Amino acid sequence: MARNITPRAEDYSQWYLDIIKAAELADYAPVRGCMVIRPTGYSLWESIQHHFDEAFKETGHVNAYFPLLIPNSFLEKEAEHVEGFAPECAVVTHAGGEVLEEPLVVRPTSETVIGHMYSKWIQSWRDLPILINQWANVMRWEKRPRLFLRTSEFLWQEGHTAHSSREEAMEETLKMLGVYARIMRDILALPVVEGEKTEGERFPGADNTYACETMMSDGKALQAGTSHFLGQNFARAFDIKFQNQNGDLEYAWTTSWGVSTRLIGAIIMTHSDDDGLVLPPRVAPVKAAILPIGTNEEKVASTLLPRALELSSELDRSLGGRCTVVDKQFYLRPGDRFFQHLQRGVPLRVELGEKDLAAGTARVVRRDSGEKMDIPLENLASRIPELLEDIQSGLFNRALDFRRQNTSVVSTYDEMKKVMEEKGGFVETWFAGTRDDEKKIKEETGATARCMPIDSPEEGPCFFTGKPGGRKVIFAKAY
RNA sequence: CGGGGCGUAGCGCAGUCUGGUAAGCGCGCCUGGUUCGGGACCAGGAGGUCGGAGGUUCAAAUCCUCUCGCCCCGACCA
Repeated sequence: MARNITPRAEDYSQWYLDIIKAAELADYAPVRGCMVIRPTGYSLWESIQHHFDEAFKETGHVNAYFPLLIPNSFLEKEAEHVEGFAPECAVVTHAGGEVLEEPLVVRPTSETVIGHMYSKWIQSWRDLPILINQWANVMRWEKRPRLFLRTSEFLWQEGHTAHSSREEAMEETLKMLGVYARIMRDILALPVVEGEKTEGERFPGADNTYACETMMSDGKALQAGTSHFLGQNFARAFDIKFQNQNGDLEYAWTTSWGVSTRLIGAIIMTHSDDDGLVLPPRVAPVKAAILPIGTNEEKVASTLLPRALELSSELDRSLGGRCTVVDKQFYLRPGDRFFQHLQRGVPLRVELGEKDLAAGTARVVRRDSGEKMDIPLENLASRIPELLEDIQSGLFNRALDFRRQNTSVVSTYDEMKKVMEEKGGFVETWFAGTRDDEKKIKEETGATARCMPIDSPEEGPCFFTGKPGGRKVIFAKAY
């Protein structure tokens, strides 16, 4: 039992913060709402970045970088956009010792600058599509920050594409939603629901927003990624026009999509336990920690350490990349070293002691189950990858089971209220209500419409209004 | 921004109501030793002027005013 972590059942949000602290993922910065991502946390982010970036490249996207500062007037060009973001914008009014003629907004997102640039770059249908992504920081001044889930500055990736037809842009929007869902499931072991957002939850300036919704281990929903179909809204605002094959001028169709460091929060709240962080092997920067254990310095130096280093590089080769570490903290007692890796969520711990070597085995311990096994040295290189895959699928299945067990299907508002009061989790139902209805539901139950699952196109009677033609909707309390 | 709580050593806290050698405890850290396969033990140390500013007083961590910040709950969000 970890003595530095509040049990999850006792205080969920304290548990979450304790995990972050114990795993040394992040720390509070001197400026409220900002966080320092510590090396352990940043390496996790790099791993996440790596998997997403690779997928973006595979789908033909290229990376670029647009500036942090945006002329205030840009924000104002799209009415809904400015309305949505103005309240949370940080604005630079002074620079170079003078008051600026036009205030500069620290980007809360980059549709506007990118739209401005696209209008310069796009003239012909031959220039389309433009498929650009950028990895960047953005700032949205938050009233209630929480590490990784909501910080005033956060790191993310924003894809911005422009297309010559509505169909192609819509296809792109859904394609990237699918890419997100795939990586979240396969790599981050997060069971996600792909869905369309209701009007009230839409991105400011978008015609339509899609999202990957995931359930945390307290039953609350977390929006883990969004993909927006922007229609021609930004094209009109920024004059992104192209000449089509008939010689006519048309506005382009644009999309944008993003995932952020919030994913780290999702991973923590989906997989971790009362002992600390638990990481799915495929996204874990360190997949196995190898610990030579012994007090006889000579023996450690002559046999244990070399064997550990050898195993480490062998595993790095077979697993691809530098993903194992050899723990050389001999000044710590074994228990302290165990706990360190445990709390950082390292999927496997491989203990290599004198007793093990004498027996020709290594003691391997799983982070997810705590199971210990003695594996013959010659089998390690093949067994460890298998174990990692087993942990990976186990974590996903456990999370999926949890979501299923905490998803209730209801057909009346009374039922829904009862579920939200007694059980929480996701509520699945038919809904044909208005924005005001959503508001009322939120006021009375605390739950919001998370999304309309895209794999449930059928319609049914609205649980709230009784009207026919309701779409399948998931309601839940959300982060 | 509204409601609630809190700022004393790196962390967690006691002391504040009833001003006056109480700046103290636990963990952590440093040194030495014994230990060493799930968070050790003994001994000896280093470290804070009590969030900040002003005020009351012979005297303030303790009382008053202002201020900054943090945490939790609500309205808003990747």
